[in-house]
Parts: sequence; structure tokens; C-alpha cells
Amino acid sequence: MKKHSAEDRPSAKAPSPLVSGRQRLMEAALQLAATTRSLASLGLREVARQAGLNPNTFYRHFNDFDELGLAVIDQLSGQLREGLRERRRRPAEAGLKLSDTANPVDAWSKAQDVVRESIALVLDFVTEHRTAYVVGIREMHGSSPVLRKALRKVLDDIGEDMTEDVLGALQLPLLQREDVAEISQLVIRQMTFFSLDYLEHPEQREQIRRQAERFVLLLFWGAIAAKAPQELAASGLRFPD
Amino acid sequence: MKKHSAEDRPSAKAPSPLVSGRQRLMEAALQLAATTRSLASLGLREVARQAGLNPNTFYRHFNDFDELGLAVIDQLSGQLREGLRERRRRPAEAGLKLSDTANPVDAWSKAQDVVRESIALVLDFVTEHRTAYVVGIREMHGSSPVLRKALRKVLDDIGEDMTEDVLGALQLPLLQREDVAEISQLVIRQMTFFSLDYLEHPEQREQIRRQAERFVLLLFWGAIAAKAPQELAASGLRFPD
DNA sequence: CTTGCCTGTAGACGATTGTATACCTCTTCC
DNA sequence: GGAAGAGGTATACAATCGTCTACAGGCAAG
Repeated sequence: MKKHSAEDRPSAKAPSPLVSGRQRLMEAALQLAATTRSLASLGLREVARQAGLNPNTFYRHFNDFDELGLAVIDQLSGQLREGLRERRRRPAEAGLKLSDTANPVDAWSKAQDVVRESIALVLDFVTEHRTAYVVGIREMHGSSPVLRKALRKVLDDIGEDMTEDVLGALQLPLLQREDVAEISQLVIRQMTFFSLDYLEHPEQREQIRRQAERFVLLLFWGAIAAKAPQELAASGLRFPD
Repeated sequence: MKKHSAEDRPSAKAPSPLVSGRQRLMEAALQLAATTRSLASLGLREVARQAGLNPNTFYRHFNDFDELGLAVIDQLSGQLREGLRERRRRPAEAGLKLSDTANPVDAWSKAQDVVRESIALVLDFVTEHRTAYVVGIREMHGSSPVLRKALRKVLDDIGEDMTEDVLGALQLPLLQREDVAEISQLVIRQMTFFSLDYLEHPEQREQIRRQAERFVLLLFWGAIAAKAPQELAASGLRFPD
């Protein structure tokens, strides 16, 4: 623990009433959680100091750190899902409506593109919101049951979005809804690892991106091959290298 | 924070010099980390109290909590890998040496058995060492870079063990060493999620176990189908339901 | 105008923390 | 038999903590 005596106020330079105290507390907590310890173990005074506020101000907005954590999760997860939805609308329009053409080769080709774009999208997001993402993953396995459950739900919701997208946009042959849902959850969870690798090893980003793409395609390929190996072989499709 | 005043000593009833103070500190820290906060945020006095020791005794054995964490990881991960190795030796002997028979149907059948048994083994282990496992996963995404790196290495080592086993025991056709290594890492990481689900939802254990098995088989099936869809279709193999 | 609510501040309280210093056994080794 | 060290204890101190009570400005409704 730090030995140097510290006032309660100084740290932040600007009083800046540009943002509400509540918001400043949330951002301060995120910053501290990312660089030091877990959210639940943060000190009330510590956070207030970082936010440039009086310690007691915390009480005006939150009862405990779980409440603050939930507020952060609500804000960020909404932002994430909305971002994902929006950027997914784009290729759906420019997408040539390949689902009409019953040509499996074209369908698989489009699936590859969608996978590539979706993964790039996620990796961009975590890069852009690095601290929030790192803290989120941390608290997903953290000590607060409340935050754990909330973050699991965030992942599951994103998984459901992905399921709908896959079912709607690229209708892969033979895959039932439950198959797609299961694969989506596997993909979302594995992406948490890929994303962390991506953040921590900037020099290997291209490689990690390709590994992630390969993983997703491998799962779908395996699922199709499991349902109908004969048709897959007969279709002449080839797995990308 | 607790308001009731507390002595430094009482908590543990038995002085019990049966185990070394060092060991008692490690166990106390594990217990506290599992039920309350993260390892790094534990109090030195808190741990000593739980261990029934004088606060200063901590200094005799560790310089900081990272050191204690590393000691715990060393001990437990050694225990885990050894347990895995040992229980893997058993089926290898009783295993009928199916790798000799070039029959792909038999080879795939054996692969299924091995996957099933390996997953049961991991799930048993995490159930048996629940607190250590939960804390391990928590610290893998925690705030201490030292512990994070150490725990990532544990996972990677287990992944290498799995790679060797797969290459040695069941020689799946067409899969190179690098393919198997990549799949192994994916499996090990995904198993951390399956294991947590398994612990947290005892009423769904059978279902979770089957999901895990299905995931692993799906990956291998996909990898084989990616390399050689024609041969796979011609072999007459069927994916288990 | 004043009443109330919301947001933020100020000061003080006891509890708990990390750590420094000193003392007390035991073993072990020469 | 004495020195050295390892493991454990006791006491003390400054720092930080969460929380309590009291007070101040702004702003909207009555």
C-alpha cells in the first residue's frame, strides 16, 4: 500500500461540471479497476479522489459498488450491442441477397465474408473500448455474483443476436436454430480469449484475427459436415486456407 | 465492511502445527479468495487471521501476494497435470491399440471414447478442487500480470499435453501437429467456461457434459472435413448424435 | 417567497490496514 | 556450548478506510 500521504481532493485537475458527478464516478472506477484491482475491492474514497469529488458524493448516487458496476455494464453493453447492430445492417443491404440464390458455393462464400467482417468488428470494438472490455472480462469471473450474472447475460444476449443474424442473413443449409444457437455461444465465449490476446499482443494481431476466423468457420464447417457429409462432399465446397 | 471489532488471532480454533505456517497461509488465502474478493486485494492481516497466525508471520514466507499466488499455482497446477497424466495412462494400456488397425471407423470410435473420458476427468477435477479452480480462473483474468502469465502458462502446458496425447494415442488421419495444437488450445480454453457452468449449475451437469463432448468432436470433425471432405464422406463415418 | 429535493462539501469517529522494531523459542551446525 | 538462523509473537504507529452528522448552493413546484 502506498505510503505517501495524500489529500482527498487533488488528482483530477479540472472541476469540469461538463459531465455529471455520477458519470465521473463511473469513469473513475473504470479507470482504476483497469489499472489496479478489481471493481469490488476499490475504495470509495479512492474512486472519489480519482473523480475529483468528495468521498461522500458516492452515497448520493450508489449504495455499493455492485450498483456502480451494474450502471457501467448497462451503459457499455447497450453501446456495444447497438454498435454491433448498426454495423451489421450495412452489409445486409449491400449483400446482394445471396440467400435467394440456392447456389451453395455462393452462400458459403458470403458466409466467409460475414464472418470476417463480424470478427473485425468485435476486435475493433475491444480495441476502442479497451479498459471497459478488460474490466468486463475481469468482473465476469470476479467475486460479485451480481456482476457475474449481469455480464454473462450480456454475452448470452450477443450470442442471441448472432444467432438471429446467422439464421436471417446467410441461411446455411441443414442447420437448425438450436445448432446455430449453440455454435453462437461457443463463438462468443471463445472470442473473449481471442480479444484479450489481440489486445495484449499487438504484434500478432493479424495472426490472431485469422485464428479467430478459422475457428468460427471450422465450427460451421464441422456442423454442416456432421449433418450431411455426403452432400458437403458432393457440393464441391472447399474450406478456405 | 464489517463493523464488529475483531481480534487478530481467534478465528481458527486449533493451533495445529500439523501443517507448516506457510501452507496454512496459502490455504487461508485460497479460502478467502474463493468466498470474498480477489487474491491481490486480500489483506495481509485478514489472511493471517484466517490461518490463526500472527500478521507478521506472513513476511517470514512471502514478500507480497504475488509470491503467495505463485506458490499456490505451482502446487495446484503440478497436482492437476500429474493427476491428468496418471489417469490418462490407464486407458492407453487397456486401449486395444486401435492405432494399429487402419480402420477409420474403429479409430473414430476410439477417439470418441477418449474425448468422453478426458472431459469426465477434467470435470471431476474441477469439482474436487472447486475453490482452487474458481480462484485460478479469477486470477487468470485478474489484475496481477504475474499471476495472469503464470495461469496462462498452466493452460498452455495442459494444451501441449493434450496435443501429445492426441498425436500419440489416436492418430487421426490427415491432421498435422499444428492443427492438433491449435484445436487443443481452443478446447482447453472453452473448457474453462464449461467447467464453470458445470460447477454453478449442478442440475444441468449431464447436459453440460454432453455439450462439451459435442464441441470437441465437432472441432475435430470439422478439421478433418476441412482437409478431406471427399475421404470423410467415402469412409462412411457418422457423427455421433 | 418558501419549501423541499438533489447534488456536493466539510469534519470527525472508530476500525482496520501495512509495516517497523524488538523479543522469544526452537533446530542445526561447528 | 555457543552461534546462527528460521519460524512465530507482541507492541506500536501512521495512514487509510467506511460512515455518520451537519451544512451549503441550485432549482423546481407550491
